[in-house]
Amino acid sequence: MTGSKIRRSMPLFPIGPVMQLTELTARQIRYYEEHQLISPARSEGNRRMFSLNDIDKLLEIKDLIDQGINLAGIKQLFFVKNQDVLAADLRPVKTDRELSNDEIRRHLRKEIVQAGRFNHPSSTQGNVTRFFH
DNA sequence: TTTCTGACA
DNA sequence: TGTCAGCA
Repeated sequence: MTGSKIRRSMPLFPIGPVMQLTELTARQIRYYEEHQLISPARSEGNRRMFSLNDIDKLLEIKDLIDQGINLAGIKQLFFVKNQDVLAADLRPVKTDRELSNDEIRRHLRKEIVQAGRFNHPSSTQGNVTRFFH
């Protein structure tokens, strides 16, 4: 139903509760917004209002960060995910299947490994590859 | 009191 | 990322 989607994207609470729910700092949340990983609505005096969708997305980001994946990698994941959604919507009825999905994954892993090479805290490498198992 | 942007370490 | 300033 579209109703549920509307509710999930309804701006509900300010950054305070979101910080507690996600265990992320305001700094991090704002930083992720700068990088367009989330796009919370604004209200009143320019205050961010987060939807359940935003919360889920932030929790996803948090998991990825905990797994040692950097922002560049998370961006890639989100982009491909959106591409899949778009492809699904544009897919007429039952034409060819995911002829590019597999290819996208290969590029993705390659790019993320490269991104990981930039910041080498010396122990994140293993986590990065582990993500694709 | 809470959040916002910008900036420095 | 943390943290401080100066607003709204």
